[in-house]
Amino acid sequence: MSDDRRYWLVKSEPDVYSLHDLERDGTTYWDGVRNYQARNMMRDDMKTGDLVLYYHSNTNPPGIVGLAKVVQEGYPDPTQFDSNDKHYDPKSKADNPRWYVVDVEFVAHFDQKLDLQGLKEDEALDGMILLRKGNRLSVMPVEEHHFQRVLDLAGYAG
DNA sequence: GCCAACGTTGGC
DNA sequence: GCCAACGTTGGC
Repeated sequence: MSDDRRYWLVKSEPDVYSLHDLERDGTTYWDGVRNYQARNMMRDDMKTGDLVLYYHSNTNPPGIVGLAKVVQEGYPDPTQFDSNDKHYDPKSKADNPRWYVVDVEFVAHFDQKLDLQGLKEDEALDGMILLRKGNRLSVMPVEEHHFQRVLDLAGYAG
């Protein structure tokens, strides 16, 4: 039911995992998220087919660079159980995992990056979680009218 | 590299 | 269960 489709935004540092990396890989699991709010969304709310704005953080300028989509709903993040992994969590137990991932698939690059400054200046995007002061969520919901506005700004026709 | 924002941890 | 200390994020 398309009425149930939700929209999301994920942040990634391009030096760590860029949209080009996702394009190369096709799909990936969105690992390493260690924030409970973001975890809950991946575990409970992100559904197959949901569209995801792809944001590059810690780069100059930061901004939205393209689109991905959810292709596998929440399951335990394998990196939490791997003691050699940066994201290892010794407190997480296999029978009661603490952290979850979804699988995302590359959809498209936008023709140009929609930089953060420009997004802040667009009145149609007022209230977007991404633009709230102090926001540090790396996975967040996006309202449909904000999502559509971002596609319009990107000149993205699908 | 700085630092504001804010989530988590741990002593009490 | 409070809250200070600490760690991380991420814009600048």
